[in-house]
Amino acid sequence: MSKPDKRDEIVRAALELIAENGFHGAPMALIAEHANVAAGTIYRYFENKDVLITELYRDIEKNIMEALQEGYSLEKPFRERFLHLGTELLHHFIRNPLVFRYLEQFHNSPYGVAVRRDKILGTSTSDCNVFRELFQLGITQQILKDLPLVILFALFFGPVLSVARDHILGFVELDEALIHQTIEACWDGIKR
Amino acid sequence: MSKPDKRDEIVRAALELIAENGFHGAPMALIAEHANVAAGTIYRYFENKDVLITELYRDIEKNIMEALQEGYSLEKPFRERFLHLGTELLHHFIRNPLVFRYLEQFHNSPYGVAVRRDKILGTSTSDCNVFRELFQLGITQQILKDLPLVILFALFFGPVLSVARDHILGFVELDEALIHQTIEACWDGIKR
Amino acid sequence: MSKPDKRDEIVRAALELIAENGFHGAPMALIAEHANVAAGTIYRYFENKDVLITELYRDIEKNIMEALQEGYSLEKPFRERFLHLGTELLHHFIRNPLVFRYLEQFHNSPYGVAVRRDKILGTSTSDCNVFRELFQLGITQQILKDLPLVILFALFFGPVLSVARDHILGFVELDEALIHQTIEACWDGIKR
Amino acid sequence: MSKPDKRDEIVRAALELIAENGFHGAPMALIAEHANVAAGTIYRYFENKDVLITELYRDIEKNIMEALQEGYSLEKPFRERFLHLGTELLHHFIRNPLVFRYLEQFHNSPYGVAVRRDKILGTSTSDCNVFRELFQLGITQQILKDLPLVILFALFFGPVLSVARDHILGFVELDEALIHQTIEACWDGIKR
DNA sequence: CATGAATGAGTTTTCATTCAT
DNA sequence: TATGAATGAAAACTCATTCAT
Repeated sequence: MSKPDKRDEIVRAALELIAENGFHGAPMALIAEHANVAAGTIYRYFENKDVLITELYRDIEKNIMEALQEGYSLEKPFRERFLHLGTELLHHFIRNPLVFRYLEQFHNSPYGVAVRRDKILGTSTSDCNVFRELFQLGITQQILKDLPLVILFALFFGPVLSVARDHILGFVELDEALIHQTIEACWDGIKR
Repeated sequence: MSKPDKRDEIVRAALELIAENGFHGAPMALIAEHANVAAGTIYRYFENKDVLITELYRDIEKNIMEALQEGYSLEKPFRERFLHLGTELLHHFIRNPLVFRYLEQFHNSPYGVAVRRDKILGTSTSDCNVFRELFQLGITQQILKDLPLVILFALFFGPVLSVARDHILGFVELDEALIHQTIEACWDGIKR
Repeated sequence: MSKPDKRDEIVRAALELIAENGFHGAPMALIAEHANVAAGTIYRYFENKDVLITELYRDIEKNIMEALQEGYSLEKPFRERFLHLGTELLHHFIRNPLVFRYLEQFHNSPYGVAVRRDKILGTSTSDCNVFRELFQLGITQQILKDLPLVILFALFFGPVLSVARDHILGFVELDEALIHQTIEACWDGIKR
Repeated sequence: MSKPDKRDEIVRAALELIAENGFHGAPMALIAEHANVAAGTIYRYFENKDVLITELYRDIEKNIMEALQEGYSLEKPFRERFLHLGTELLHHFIRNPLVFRYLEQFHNSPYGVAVRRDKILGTSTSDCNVFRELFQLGITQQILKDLPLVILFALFFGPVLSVARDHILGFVELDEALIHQTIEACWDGIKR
């Protein structure tokens, strides 16, 4: 059990440092120190810094998608499904502020652009499928505005990420009511 | 006239390099080269790299605010004023992709957080006043949803920045119609 | 029989990697991998990398000397004995290019100097004795030029190693005729 | 005059350290220290370590060729020209032991092989032309043995480099007489 | 005996900043 | 004022060797 232990410690330390100080604020030596391992040890688990960063991203993404699946049912009406995804996403970010800030660092970086492209164009089999499927359905069924998927995504993710950031930075204190109102407002933005 | 000339060249070179390659991809020596000045010269105009970055940010912000003022009139009805600001902001980003990408780099960095705080809390006499005033008025007059300013901001800036990014990265081709529809959708999101 | 088995595998792997990539291109972990043993195992057979390198050298030298002995007879005339040693040495290098390249790596390194000293000064009981004895005899019997042993060695080994290298690197294709002519030319150089 | 000063110091330090300790025994930090400059300074003059190593090699080669040209005349008989080149080359190595040892390090390395190929195949316009021209002439005029150029080179350079090495390592003390005898012996080896 | 994860000193290279000219 | 050579701290990564299992 000591092997996954170290890998986990490294990942945790990397998440913490990168989330708080950005990629350049997280030198490998510091990550190692925070993980209580030697600098060289990191390279037993990750080929290089890029790989560490990318694998950490995938871990995070997987966790988010799992969180969103919970309680999500294709049986429920469209609007309810949308509200579920929105509130759960926001909840997840609020409960995991380090994860949120890590994602921001990641998306605003060379790594991020490629991933973003995949997600939007749907070329990857990646996670974002839940959203793409739902939004696509909404367009087809004329529940949502007849706009390019990218723009509907912007109208949803834009505000959600923005309020999450504001909450985490302490500019607003999101409670259940506010979360609900925010997601409802997003709904107003995208619904036909 | 040779002094401001150099300053301008430095700022221009910094904008270009930082927008395209991020802060890392813009070492002072390279900025100097692109500005056709010596490395040491930059330090006659800017105390250090941080100051250069911050001043460049202020320049950009000032330009944006000036662009928004044009054609903006307190006489026009509320909704029209909102649509004007939204479309003009989007236009500005589309016409100045380097500026937009610079802002993204800037906001996603230690510098960015402080500035954001000022803007949202309104502690600075900074630019965002046009928006704050308008949104505040909208709340008071019960035109906009009764939500914290921060959240209304998120519902507006979130989508606008998001579609601007997507356009600049080539994920969508924004024409006048799409721009209009996007801002209208934002309106749907914030209006009561 | 499993102990010597492993030792052999390690030595073989080291020969291969060092011959092809030099000492730098042969980290202990890689040698271990190629030998199908664990990294730590190497240290059961060799105190450290230097010892491994030196012992491998001795193995090689012993093999060469054995190859030279074959068909070598003190009965034969001097010139014939010389030609035999020369052609056999060249044959051996051509048939064992890895061995040759290893020797080159070895001689051009701190290890090499000490060994060379031993060989030339004859302080070690080492291999080169066949050559030293033969050449010494040639001087005494006034068959060879009256030059220091070192210089006669240079006139023989210099060309032989040089053509071997050129053949192995593909700069010339040595056939039996060329090999013979080369050794004859060496003979012309040293004979009185 | 301070610019070439530093470059020269760096080159001198590199020559010294590499000649004495090999490429890995000469870390950039140590070269910098021996040159009395900061580590970063080296990179103002040489893009990276490889470039430093290669440029140093070219400097050395140029010097050698200049030394060989001195007193060399196409008017003199073939044999005399050969003896001139041989003795001068040996003299040069004896007078510049660091240069000799540097060349040995260089030739026995990835860099070296490429250079060697050029020299032998004569694809480069490089220096070795004096030798190639002379030897080629000797073959044509039936003064030298009818052997591939590569092999004649081996019969000449092999012994010369070998005795130079032995002298520098202290295994033999070359005086004028010995130098002469050695080169004469080489002549015996290559002449028809 | 064998393993292979862990170590950490050591390597090359970058870059913001200074200062003599 | 302007220059740009020089600085040196800091970063990512490698690898011989050890030692608990």
